[in-house]
Amino acid sequence: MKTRKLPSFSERVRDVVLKIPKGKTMTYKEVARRASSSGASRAVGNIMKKNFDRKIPCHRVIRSDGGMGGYNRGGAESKRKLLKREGAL
DNA sequence: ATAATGACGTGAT
DNA sequence: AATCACGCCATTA
Repeated sequence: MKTRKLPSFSERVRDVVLKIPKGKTMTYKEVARRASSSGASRAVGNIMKKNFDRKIPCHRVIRSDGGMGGYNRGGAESKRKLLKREGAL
């Protein structure tokens, strides 16, 4: 049989974020939940921090309190603008 | 295996 | 409303 490697947390997170539709946003908490690791909101942030893949709309992921969190690609400011531009705000 | 890290969350000041 | 301290979790050194 083929020993298949299970998707790691980061893989699942990337996948989830990748599916966030334009004009919408998801909290770190929600993403963690959808990534089958409820409560790992913090870890999610850590992954995003290291993720430099432009294919992944990591700017659609925001904090539960409405904050922007961070953005390794222009800072929270740019992130907010981006969301606004997409009509998510 | 253990400790440190950090784009978080919540409840208490 | 703004800050703080503590808890949580996967990753990385």
